[in-house]
Amino acid sequence: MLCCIKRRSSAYAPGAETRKGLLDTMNVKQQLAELLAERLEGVTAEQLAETIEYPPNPQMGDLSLPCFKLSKLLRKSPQAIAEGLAGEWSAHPLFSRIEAVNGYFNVFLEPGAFIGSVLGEVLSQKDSYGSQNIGQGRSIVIDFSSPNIAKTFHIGHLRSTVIGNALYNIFQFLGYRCVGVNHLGDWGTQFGKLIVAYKLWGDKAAVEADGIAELQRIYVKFHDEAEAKPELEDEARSWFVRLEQGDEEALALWRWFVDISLKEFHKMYDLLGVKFDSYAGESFYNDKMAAVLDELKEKQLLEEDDGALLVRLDDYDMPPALMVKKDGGTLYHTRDVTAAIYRKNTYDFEKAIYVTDAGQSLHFNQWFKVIELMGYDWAKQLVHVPFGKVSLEGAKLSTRKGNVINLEELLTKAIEKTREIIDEKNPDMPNKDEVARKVGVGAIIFNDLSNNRIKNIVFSWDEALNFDGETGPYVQYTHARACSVLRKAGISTSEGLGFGIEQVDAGLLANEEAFAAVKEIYLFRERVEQAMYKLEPSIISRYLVDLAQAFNRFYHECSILNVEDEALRKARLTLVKGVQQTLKNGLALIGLEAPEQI
RNA sequence: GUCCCAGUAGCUCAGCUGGAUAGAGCAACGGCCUUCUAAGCCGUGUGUCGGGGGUUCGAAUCCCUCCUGGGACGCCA
Repeated sequence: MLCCIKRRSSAYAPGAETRKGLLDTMNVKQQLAELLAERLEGVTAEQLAETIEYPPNPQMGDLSLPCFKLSKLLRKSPQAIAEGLAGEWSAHPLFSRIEAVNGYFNVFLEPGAFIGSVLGEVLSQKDSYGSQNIGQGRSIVIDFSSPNIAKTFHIGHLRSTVIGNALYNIFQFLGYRCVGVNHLGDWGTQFGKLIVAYKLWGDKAAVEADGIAELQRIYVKFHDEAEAKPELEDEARSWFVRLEQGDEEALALWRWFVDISLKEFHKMYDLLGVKFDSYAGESFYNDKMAAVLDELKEKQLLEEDDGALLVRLDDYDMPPALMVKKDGGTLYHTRDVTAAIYRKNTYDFEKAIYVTDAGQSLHFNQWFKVIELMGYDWAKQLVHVPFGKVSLEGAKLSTRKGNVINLEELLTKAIEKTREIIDEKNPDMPNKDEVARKVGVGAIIFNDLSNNRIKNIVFSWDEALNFDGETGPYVQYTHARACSVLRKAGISTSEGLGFGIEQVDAGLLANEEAFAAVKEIYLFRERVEQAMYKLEPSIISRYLVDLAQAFNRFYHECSILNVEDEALRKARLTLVKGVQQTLKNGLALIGLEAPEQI
């Protein structure tokens, strides 16, 4: 039998624990690689595992080794290598048939063994199916969402929030200890403006009643008025100075603005199902920056230029990183460097991830370099995860111009629309409001996570509220559909099937549609790992669509409840359970709930 | 001007570290509910993979160059 496989050091290594009893099909690639490595001199199983791929067409097999690269190494033609492997092949319980075609060595899985093992795995691991312990408790700090106080939480912030949240879930699922940090924009000159605006045009009752919307209104008014009266800007600056110096009146207003804003943000986070481990925002670092500036001076990295202090980065083809303004004020760079050092000391992270829009790439590269120049070897553990901009019919979103799509409004509309669809299609369903919330919010989250994060998005109401095709509701619908079948078979989704995998004749699922669905279930673990490795939640979203499609094809092609043959019925129900569990696990990773009825 | 990112079907996008005939969804049209949820399934059609060069047995994928679009570029974050 196969012996233990040495784990590669790369984070991309597939999990390789061998389970007792059942074949470890959760690593068919690795198994095949092992097998072939014994027959190919000078080639390691690791190398082969990297080369083995899934053929584009099931007629070509389930796994394939292209022999072209080996050709040079072994000094034989690719086809000769493939044929050589085929000639030496001996019967194996997991791989039933092999073929040498045009330089490819193709392998067909033994359906019964493969299916039984995959479904056995899902059934036994349940909510942790697909998880691994790659992280082994090491820490990952994820800085995401980070909205600005007193500004509308709009669809621009949504991206950072849902991407960050998904990454948090994914890393946690893979055995990391995650620290989610909401680096609130709770400090800066805009508070000077806000204080001035409030004192001129503000009204306590109006702010209490309308919250951020009212703060937003007077903030926009400030900018309008300041165009004609530039002295307002001076006044704002002086109020910010008072705030920094701890002036009681300024501080009280600031705290109030923060409280009002947080109350609204929490409403959004509750709706989205997002949680943070820390809300240490910009203001948290106010008293920690001086020490860092001293350190920079000590390390002779600071240079004075026109009264300002900066770190030259000419040697790295970047503009200098400004650390102190000529008026003595600190900057974004100063706070980020300070925060990174604080987080390293506090959380001892293996990786610190910053989820922000791609426009900030230079900024991050600059201060990552500053950390490196300070002599911290962990500079390479800092990672910027950029995402594309959200625009609105060509126009950029701008808080100052009031040209934004309020997230609350968007979610409300999505929930309302979902509610209408439910009333039409499933009027007798219990908990209609709760389900409408899960599906409506899910549609919005999924929509934001369905493309590669780097893509710019032009926001469209029609698209955001479309529930057909590759959407969150489609995946949730498929999950509910699977639940419905299980329910009618008398199987509780929480308690499991009521029979074990050893009672299932997995070979009965060898037909095209069923086998394709099993193969999708099998791919889940790889996809989760890929999503982590590439810091790309959309890999999960797209995977879920693939899995849902495979299941729906199976569902249409194969009766489940209405089959006479008890063994076939059991086998199919097992597959339904496997799909339902995998959909649920995947949805959870990207922050969607999986209602059992919709 | 310099640097970064993107360019794949009418539209929105997948395409893994280079592998077999480039795939989905939307939109359009045509089928499928007396049987497990039709937010579903099946079928029909379209591609100079932005252009050109190069590396390679093999390029949508890697390199160079040009074009187009977006973004960034010292006292905002």
